[in-house]
Amino acid sequence: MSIRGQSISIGELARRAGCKPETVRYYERIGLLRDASRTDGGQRRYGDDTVRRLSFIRHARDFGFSVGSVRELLAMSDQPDMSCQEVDAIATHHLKKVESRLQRLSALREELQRMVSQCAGGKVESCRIIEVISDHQLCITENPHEGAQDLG
Amino acid sequence: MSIRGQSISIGELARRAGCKPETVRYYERIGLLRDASRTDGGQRRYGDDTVRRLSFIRHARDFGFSVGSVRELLAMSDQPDMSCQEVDAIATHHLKKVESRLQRLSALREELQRMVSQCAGGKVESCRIIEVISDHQLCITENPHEGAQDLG
DNA sequence: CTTGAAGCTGTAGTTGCTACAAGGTTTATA
DNA sequence: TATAAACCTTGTAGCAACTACAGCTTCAAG
Repeated sequence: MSIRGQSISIGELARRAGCKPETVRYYERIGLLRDASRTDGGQRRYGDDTVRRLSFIRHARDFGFSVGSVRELLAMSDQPDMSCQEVDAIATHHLKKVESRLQRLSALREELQRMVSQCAGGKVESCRIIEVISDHQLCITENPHEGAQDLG
Repeated sequence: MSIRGQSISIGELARRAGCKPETVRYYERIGLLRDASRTDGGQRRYGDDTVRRLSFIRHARDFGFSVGSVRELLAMSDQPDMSCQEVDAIATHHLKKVESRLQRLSALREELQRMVSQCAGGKVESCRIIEVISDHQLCITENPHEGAQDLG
């Protein structure tokens, strides 16, 4: 019962866009993807337009845009006549965030490098790593407790 | 009813370690902090040892160590006679992760910078930002879809 | 027509907190 | 000593952005 151009299953769609079927259903649930058309048996079927849309979403997410931002970007790209000022604003804002995170992360790297290089491999008692974590005085970094930013 | 050395309230403890009372209770619940002693009325009271322990936890979290890693580090620092090989392994592993994230993030920055600088401020139709997100061919970055890493 | 892969819904888990609500305790002041 | 403000208590629900079931149904190939 495949209507022309609506013949892609959820698994195939996911594969083409580089994600999982669960993610597709999730995006549908939160409204990033419109409700799919269904087979008589109730399975979702998609066309190439959705492949493109989902790829856009995944790509934007890979760039680190939040789902909220992706939603805005999608809404804008749905209106080609609009000025792209807002698009620029979102991207610039995101760039700023990336830059500040980058700074913080490289300070962190230095600190960790220093810790690891100073660990003499002796007893925990005298371990520089534990010491540095214990005592902020021993840090290079200036900004304490500005909040962890899920670095994994 | 303050036993000497157990006179710090949860709010005061949180303040000294740079977090919130909710976080302290959360750490107790997940076992990073031992159950506190209580006043007759049932309120938690702490000593300086807990201030130090909590500061260690917060500091390690600021460094980006996961709660799981913090747990291991704490267990090790509780046994000063142990060799610090494992401490070193955890820190080194973490350093690796930070470094790879750093790489990815700076590629991302370049891409965003390029996007933003190429946006002519016209219509969405011809917006470079949307185009670059839409079409991976236009990317500098080599690694597509390697998974978003919550960059905010 | 059978079989096995893939799809369906709904719910719960993940990480590391944060934010209530509805009450109880402590402490400072009058 | 009374009272009020500030703090504390538990329990539960929420955040982001998925991920992972369980228990069932449908699809497609042979």
